Amino acid sequence: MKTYSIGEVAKMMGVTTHTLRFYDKEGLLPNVRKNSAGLRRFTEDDINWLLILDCLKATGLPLKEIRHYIELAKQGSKTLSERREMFIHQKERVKQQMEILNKNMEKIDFKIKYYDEAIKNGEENVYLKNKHLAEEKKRLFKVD
Amino acid sequence: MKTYSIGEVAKMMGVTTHTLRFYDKEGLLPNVRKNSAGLRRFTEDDINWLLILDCLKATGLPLKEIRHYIELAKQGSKTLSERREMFIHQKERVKQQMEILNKNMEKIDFKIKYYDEAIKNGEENVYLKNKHLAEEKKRLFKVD
DNA sequence: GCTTGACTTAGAGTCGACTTTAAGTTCTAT
DNA sequence: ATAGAACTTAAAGTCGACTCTAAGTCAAGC
Repeated sequence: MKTYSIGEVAKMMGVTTHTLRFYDKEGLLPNVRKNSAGLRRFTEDDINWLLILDCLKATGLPLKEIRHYIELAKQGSKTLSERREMFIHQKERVKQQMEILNKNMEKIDFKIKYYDEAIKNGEENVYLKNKHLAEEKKRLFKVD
Repeated sequence: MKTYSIGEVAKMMGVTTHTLRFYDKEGLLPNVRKNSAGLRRFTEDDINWLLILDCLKATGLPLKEIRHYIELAKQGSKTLSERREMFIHQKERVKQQMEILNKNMEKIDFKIKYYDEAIKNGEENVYLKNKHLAEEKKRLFKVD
């Protein structure tokens, strides 16, 4: 079976070899084997796992919860539903992140419109001249 | 004009008073005035700014770049287009974040389907039985 | 008048996720 | 055979964004 060196994998994943060794030390690379010379050899499965790890990290799961997930996986099929729950929960987190991102996008779009108007008028006092913007400001910038 | 104490604003914004003072110390609250007793009094405009600050933070702009934006704003209308550019750039960042989030959502959805199938079969060896999943795995988990 | 919460400066501590250093070993190409 | 890259380990250092402590003063509401 084809395997990859730590350097090759680092390049593939866009991280440094240091980071991969750090993950290994932290128990985040559960299956990576070492060859007779003590060098890590990564399989396709290891790389697949790194892609999941990346997904979990990118969606805000802390490394120690990722480690917990690994522990579950090691315990075999009796933890299948617990692992499923973890991904369901993560999906909810991602939905929330999307909502927040959409709201922030609206605010940023508003600010761009604001600056378009301000540049057109050569000054910042925009709300008196543009009632539409003033209304939008009210809608977007309020505290719950 | 109605003003708010640091404690009221902290509650509104869902942060601690420590954080607000930290922001002030770091030059991130440019207009907050203090009353005769030296207590901070936040205006509606200050709260509006905190909402923008929050938006910029949440979309990944570091505090020192936020400080830079404040510097620009202080320099008046000659920096209007530079400030507009900053928001245009931030909009691009947010678009990227959305793309990444969508891709990660697909991976998470895949994992949920994977676990649904594994639970149904009582074991993890799912790809032999479900060609559709095997195909989707190939599509979702590949390194560029 | 007492409790609660505000203020001040200055500095130390925390947390997560790396990142770098040091000192040594092994692989690959010429 | 030797240079230089890539590998090994353990441990210390960095960074951003808070978070808290200390030690003391001041003010508002009941």
